Amino acid sequence: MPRASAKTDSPAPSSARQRRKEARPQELLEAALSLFVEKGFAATRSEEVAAKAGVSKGTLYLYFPSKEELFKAVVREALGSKIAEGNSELAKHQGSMAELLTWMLWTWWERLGLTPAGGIHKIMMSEARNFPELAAFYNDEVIDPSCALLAEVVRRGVASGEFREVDPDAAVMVLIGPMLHLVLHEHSIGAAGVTHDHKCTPEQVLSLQLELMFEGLLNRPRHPAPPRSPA
Amino acid sequence: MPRASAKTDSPAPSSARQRRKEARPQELLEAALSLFVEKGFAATRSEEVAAKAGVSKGTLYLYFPSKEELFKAVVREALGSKIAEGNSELAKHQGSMAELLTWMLWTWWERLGLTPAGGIHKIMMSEARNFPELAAFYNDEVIDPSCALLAEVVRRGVASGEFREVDPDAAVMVLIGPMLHLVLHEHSIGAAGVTHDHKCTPEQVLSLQLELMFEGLLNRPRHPAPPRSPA
DNA sequence: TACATTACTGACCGGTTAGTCAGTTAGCAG
DNA sequence: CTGCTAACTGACTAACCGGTCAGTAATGTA
Repeated sequence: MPRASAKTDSPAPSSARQRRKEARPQELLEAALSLFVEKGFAATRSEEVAAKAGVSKGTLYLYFPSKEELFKAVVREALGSKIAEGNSELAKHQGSMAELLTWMLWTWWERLGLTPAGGIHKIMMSEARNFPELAAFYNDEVIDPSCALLAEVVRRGVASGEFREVDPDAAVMVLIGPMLHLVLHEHSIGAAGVTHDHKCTPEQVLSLQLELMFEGLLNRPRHPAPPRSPA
Repeated sequence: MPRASAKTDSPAPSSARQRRKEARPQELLEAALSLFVEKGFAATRSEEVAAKAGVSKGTLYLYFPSKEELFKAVVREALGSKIAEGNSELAKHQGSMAELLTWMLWTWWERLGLTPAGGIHKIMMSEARNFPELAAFYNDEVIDPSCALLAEVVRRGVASGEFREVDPDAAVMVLIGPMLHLVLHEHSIGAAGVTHDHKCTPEQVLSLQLELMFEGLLNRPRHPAPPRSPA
């Protein structure tokens, strides 16, 4: 494939047309994210995505080889950097693991839970069984790294004696469960026309979740034994 | 199951053929439930449902006017009786609220969590936005009563001094969050072909959840007083 | 002007599926 | 057996949608 006229190989977008070409993927990804979150993956027509981005269907397929690849790109775009962000936070953090956990969960809620990005998790829950490849992708790229990150925080807390001896992987599930449940609810039943009397705000729940969790997680010597599992 | 002779106000179906006609709706609903749970509503072909029930597609449309009506019938059928079951437990329970909560959550997990009935929650999460009417129904008939029941348990625990002063509604969300998250995960990504190294079993998570929750929930005096939990 | 390249278009193709309906079969009465 | 009816069938229709590609328009070059 011949490069234009070897004059300027620097990728300076000079014309409006070329600037559009650079901006297209972003525009398409934004359109796709909002439509996927609103309608789900299977129910969103590729032509809708294109129309919302102001182009025709053919153009969409110039930038993304298939609808599935478009979805993967949306996920990478929306979540990819966030996990790396958390990992670097772990590296440079100096204080207690409880502080770090609190920061991570609150940040996750503010930057992902409340945004359309949070809807991606609901999409995956809904469509995983019909698109196993996407499920595997999401599992590898998002779930496993996220859980590994949080488990590492718990592990360090246990190692330093800050936390009691708990299984880090199980603790992670307990930590993220309420938040993910809240997000899923907001994006499904909460997003339907259901007039659910919000007896408590998500922030209240998250706050109580952290409070109760640390009460149970922190290593307080000579505390009374917890009630055992079922009879 | 064969309720042929039970009918008194209408002529009892005498032939095998007529008995089949009476059993057909049930058979179709059962087939539809398992397929909807497995694949979701939109992705389940009506011919599949018919085939699983041992009839042809045309027969399905003799009993249900549309796929959507079939879906509604499935949900109503599966939800029907399960609601009131838990309420009676609260009335007749004598022990501590911690015991009752533990029993309720474990029982919910064993009897609903991994059965097809638990999959209905996943269906509702997936399809709520496409069926606002069903979402409202599910919210009113299932979610609100369940939350109210658990909140009442927490409220009594707080009132008796067994639990610390927490907002009951927020506490309910913290309690059920991890379990619902587990159920949804098992029915979606966990059920896809994803080779997720199960670092911990759902039972481990639930056990830890209860343990940590009570550590944070129980009203422990400053002085090392003996807990009322069974040694 | 003429020509080349790049960005884009939208009609079209192939495959899928909800819903229909003319026709077939099972059971039964006379 | 003959005919009648209820239960059932599956080929068919109409609509939908992911993906393609021959063609068009905009821009640059000379």
